Amino acid sequence: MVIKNEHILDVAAHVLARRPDATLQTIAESAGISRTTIFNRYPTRSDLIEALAVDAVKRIGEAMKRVPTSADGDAEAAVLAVTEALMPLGSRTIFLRLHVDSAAALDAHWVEAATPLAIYMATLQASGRLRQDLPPRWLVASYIGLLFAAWDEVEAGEVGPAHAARLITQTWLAGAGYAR
Amino acid sequence: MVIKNEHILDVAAHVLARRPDATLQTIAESAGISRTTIFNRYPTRSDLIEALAVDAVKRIGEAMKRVPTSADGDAEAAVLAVTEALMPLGSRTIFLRLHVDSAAALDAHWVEAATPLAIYMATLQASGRLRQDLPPRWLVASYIGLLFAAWDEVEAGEVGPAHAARLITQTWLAGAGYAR
DNA sequence: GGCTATATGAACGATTATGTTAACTTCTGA
DNA sequence: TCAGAAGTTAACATAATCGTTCATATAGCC
Repeated sequence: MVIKNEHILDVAAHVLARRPDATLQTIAESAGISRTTIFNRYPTRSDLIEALAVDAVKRIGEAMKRVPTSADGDAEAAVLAVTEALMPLGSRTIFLRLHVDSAAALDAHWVEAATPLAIYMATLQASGRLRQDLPPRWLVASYIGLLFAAWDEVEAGEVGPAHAARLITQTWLAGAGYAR
Repeated sequence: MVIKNEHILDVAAHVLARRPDATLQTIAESAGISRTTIFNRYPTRSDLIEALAVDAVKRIGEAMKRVPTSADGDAEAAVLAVTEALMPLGSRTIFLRLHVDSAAALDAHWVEAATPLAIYMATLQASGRLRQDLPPRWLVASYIGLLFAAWDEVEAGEVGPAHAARLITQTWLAGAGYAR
């Protein structure tokens, strides 16, 4: 039986998302494989985590590339497009939140993952489609905060991905306050 | 030299917030005390984490109690009041995010901590001061998401607590979209 | 069928953190 | 000053995980 690295990464991301200190034994069992098989692919635990991070960053980059960066058009369509592109990446990205800072090397990956988003936000704000009085850094941070919140809700089975994307978009753009 | 439990908890929360798997040795060193002193107060590592969680929940409960729960008044004042009350608790609460689910027992504390907030939100929504079309669960989740994002920014020294509270309030209530 | 790559299982050493214990020192307060 | 409480150092036992090795089994492929 040939086991795909893809499968290992998938299970590992899922397990580590809820339990950052999960044993390789636990991960192997969850994947239905043996511990030594993991070591064959990823010589050390760090290598596995590193591979996960690199993969997550790659996926985010690809997803962002698929989003049309139109210079005009309304903000809602733009943000919804980004969100719908990022929404499916939750299960592969959530683990990063728990591992950032536990290894200095992951910090760099985290920043790298957030960069395309920061650029996109800057574009939106520069073209007047976002409030001018919020610091760019907060635009990114608040969006990511909502993104993680939504990913958590999806993981918990509380909402579907499509609905979650709309929730993020509405909340982030128009807020939770009563329509004015 | 008499060492206060308060001091231990303070340092532990701070260290564990950035490094959930930090050694008791590391925590002790950060607190400028010896490892055995920690064991004298908290027989096991779990006991320390548990004490931190209980303490955090207590503080959140107390903070929420201090917020006037007026049945009327505008939403912005209400949300700002809650946020200003919760803002200082970041350094004592951030660690929870990283430990939730790593021990099932902490899950309960987490839910307990979020309960007063959920009640408050429900009140605001019921009195028509929040959008009616967002699920109550998402109101809480999105707010907490922004809260953590702001706590992170404050910890990183990017903004002061007062400014962070305003950022959360504005973003959560009115969104980042251009004023309509 | 037989060859080859791949997965498994079991065993092992090394490392690391936890938790315990005891002897020693320092601070405090009567 | 003296007694006891509190903290420190050091050493030790225990347990868990990591990472390695190797013999065995098995799945895929010609």
